Amino acid sequence: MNEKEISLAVIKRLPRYYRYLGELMENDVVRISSKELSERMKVTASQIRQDLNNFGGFGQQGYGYNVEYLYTEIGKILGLDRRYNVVIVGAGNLGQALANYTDFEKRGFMVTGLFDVNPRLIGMTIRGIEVRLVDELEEFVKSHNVDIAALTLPKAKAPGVAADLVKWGVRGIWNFAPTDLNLPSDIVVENVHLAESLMRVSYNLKNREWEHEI
Amino acid sequence: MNEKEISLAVIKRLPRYYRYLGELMENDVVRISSKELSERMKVTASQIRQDLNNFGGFGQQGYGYNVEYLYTEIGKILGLDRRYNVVIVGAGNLGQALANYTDFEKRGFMVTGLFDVNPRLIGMTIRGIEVRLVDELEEFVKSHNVDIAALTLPKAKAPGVAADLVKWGVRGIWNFAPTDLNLPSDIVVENVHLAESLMRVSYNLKNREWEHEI
DNA sequence: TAGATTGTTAATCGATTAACAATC
DNA sequence: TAGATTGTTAATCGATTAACAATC
Repeated sequence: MNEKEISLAVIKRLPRYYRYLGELMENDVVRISSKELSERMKVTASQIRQDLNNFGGFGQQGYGYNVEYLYTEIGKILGLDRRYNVVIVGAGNLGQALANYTDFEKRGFMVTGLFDVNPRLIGMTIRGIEVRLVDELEEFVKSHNVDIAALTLPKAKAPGVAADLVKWGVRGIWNFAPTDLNLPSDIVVENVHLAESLMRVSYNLKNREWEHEI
Repeated sequence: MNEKEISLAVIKRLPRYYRYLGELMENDVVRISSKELSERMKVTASQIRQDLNNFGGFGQQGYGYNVEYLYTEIGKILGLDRRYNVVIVGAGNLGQALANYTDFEKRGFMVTGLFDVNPRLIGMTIRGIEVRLVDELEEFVKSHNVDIAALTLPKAKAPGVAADLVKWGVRGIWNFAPTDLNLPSDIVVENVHLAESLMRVSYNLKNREWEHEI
């Protein structure tokens, strides 16, 4: 079951393929060639074919790719053919925003718990999900088969909570706190560092002008 | 002024260096060698030295790097030595979350305007910033020297609003809508595609187990 | 001065692109 | 069948790592 290792670069591109194929489906496009997809996505056709062939031959010579089939297959590769129970730890603005984002449920990510340290928020509900005190997190995680925890809490608390969650059985951490979590290598950590993203904007604003001159 | 082109990989690492140096400063660490920093950050010392030397020689043989000096210099490289006016278009949960995030102001990103199409939100204030109707966006952008616009609105509206903003003079777009914006190459677009980030979690949850066996 | 560590060149590794034979 | 386009190998390009002379 462990063929060649798939590179991170490839994995990062898969969700974007998936998105484009979904849009093609919405527009009732039945087939597409790597060349046409490459033009829409502004990547090379070669890269698309190489990327897909890491996982199998999904196309047909002389025809191209069936959009719906490829969409489904990439969905399976991404693990979107099942459901995930997600808890959100930190029910501030960002935690609430994530809880309200219905697009995640469409992809199988079900928010089942919302936790906060602030007693004032307790009892409040977001899309039917009650905010619970973080004291109840252990009990909840152990009894609800939680796959993924989104950490939308202050930086100082993130590493401790993450370690606890892992101890209680959570294997995926979606970390929004501006810090690195040092967890065992079998735990999946995906960081969303918004401040760093914003710094890339300022860097590029400073350096974009002269790119004209090249 | 246009020396060698800096690779995207390097640029993406700069904010992380900046964060680690900031933490070292908080802990009153005065100097650090590339070797020690590499151990903390889990990258190679060679990469740190290569990355930094794209911008100049910030260290000293036999000594290492002065933490505060390097922090300041990387800050300058990232364009953090000035202020940026930011507007947020879309005052839903995510837009509100960004408006509330005080860390951005510490780095010089000042949220000066918050806009929405929903008349119910108008008049509401977040950290002193009043939510305005999106109809006022053109007038506001043209008169307030807006550097960056965060787009936290539905996918369908994002490309149109982005094109308008660019027309009105905004040069940096921080896009949270799950779509690609095709804008002129002198415009800085930084995408934060949360759904894609979450899909990488599910991909890795599916594929992480057997990495033990390697 | 001797020791430490940078700045930088050279070697290696990996990812992207190009090319084309296979085949639908 | 002829044309189109994949799957895949080979060539190129770029990024990372290793090595070491320069030098503080």
